[in-house]
Amino acid sequence: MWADAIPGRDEQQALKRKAIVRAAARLMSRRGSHGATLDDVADRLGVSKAALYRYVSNKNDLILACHEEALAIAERCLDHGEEKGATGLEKIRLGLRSYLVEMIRELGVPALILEENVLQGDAAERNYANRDTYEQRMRRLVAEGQRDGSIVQSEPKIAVFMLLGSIHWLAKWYCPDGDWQPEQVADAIVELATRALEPSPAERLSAELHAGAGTGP
Amino acid sequence: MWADAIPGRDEQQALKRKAIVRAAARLMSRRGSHGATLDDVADRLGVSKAALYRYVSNKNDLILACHEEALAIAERCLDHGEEKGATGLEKIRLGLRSYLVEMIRELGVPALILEENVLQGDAAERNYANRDTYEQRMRRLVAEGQRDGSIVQSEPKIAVFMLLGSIHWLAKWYCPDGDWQPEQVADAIVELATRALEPSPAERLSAELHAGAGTGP
DNA sequence: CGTGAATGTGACTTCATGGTCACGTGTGCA
DNA sequence: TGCACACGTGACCATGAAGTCACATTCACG
Repeated sequence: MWADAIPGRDEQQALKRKAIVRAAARLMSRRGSHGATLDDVADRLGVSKAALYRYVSNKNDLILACHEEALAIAERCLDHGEEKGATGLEKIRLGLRSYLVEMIRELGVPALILEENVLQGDAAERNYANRDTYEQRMRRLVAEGQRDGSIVQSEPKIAVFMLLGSIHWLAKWYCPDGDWQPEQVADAIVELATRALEPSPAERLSAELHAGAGTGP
Repeated sequence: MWADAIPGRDEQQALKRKAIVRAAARLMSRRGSHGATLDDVADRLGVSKAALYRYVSNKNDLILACHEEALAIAERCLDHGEEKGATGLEKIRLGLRSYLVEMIRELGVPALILEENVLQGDAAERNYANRDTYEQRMRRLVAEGQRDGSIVQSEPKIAVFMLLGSIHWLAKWYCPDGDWQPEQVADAIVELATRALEPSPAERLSAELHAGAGTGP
């Protein structure tokens, strides 16, 4: 019937939960996890707080869902970067750029990431695990870039922290209602931050020599 | 009691208030402004919560004081940078490096900065004003570096946001009990982040030409 | 000593907010 | 038609934390 154009009951549930998570993420981005109350989230969706509990077991669960949504976006964008980019540096650039744009579009601004310490119990550990796998993936990309000569030699951990810091700090200053467009600002930030990873000509030369000069012209 | 912060008699009040601010800053750095309760702060100092109210009018006031302390450190470190550094880039490097070191030493880790949105009323505006003057000072240094050729041409606002993001993100991952020493990690982060501002040899050359080549050998 | 100001305390109030529950309503299905 | 179930609601409870207050204690000083 209806050629499956009408979402089923359980699909509706999933959609509603997603709407809750999105609304919550937006609010928390602005006011922080503590500052955004469940009443706020409910109001934003035009329902009562009690209704939320049909789709979310508690606030911790909701916050965790927000973080997982954000990290899912990040991973998806890294997929894109790894697919399209040639060098380690390019993959990182593409991945971070689309991450920022998507983040601004979908969740307002990625301020959730700024305060993950509010999670308690299992949720906290699960979230740390998620974040760690993402960071490790980033580090592997840095190492790849160091091998292919697109990234300067340095401690990958530090490099990744530096990049993520530059990116997420956006939450502190970017105003979605301002003049700057998401793509524009994402470009500018990512371009500048990843400049830090670019090897100088001299460094690139020595890297090529060290690699056997097999890739030179 | 009072964690051994009681020399003079008349200055006692000021010192005690300072001790409160420091303790609060440390706790808030770890657990966030909301997560750190006044009871926690009092416990840490070995007094009761009620005693705090002799030196602090309310929690907002306390949070504001923490931010002002942090910004005061930042300004002081920029003074140092401006005094010792020759170029715009050097001033920024020195300023940020000592800021990070001092911050880790004094206030644990500068996580307060991550959540200034919790301030309410006058305190919020005053804090934003403080922060703005600091950021403007940083921007002026970037512009100076662009004039003297030590910093690549780019939007100073973006550059400053990128730097501050890299720096403050430290709060997310640096563990004071870990292996890395404050100076070591401050050096690494600042060195890498400011690399992004360095002009490439070609850019430097064109900058010198544009400036009339008056400073070349 | 004696006195008043300063300081610290425990016990209290107040309030915001997370979380629960019994109930009314609409909807799909036999 | 009527049943069962999902859904949403307003009213409610529990709790943690901010903030207050009367009182005890200590200290400077005449």
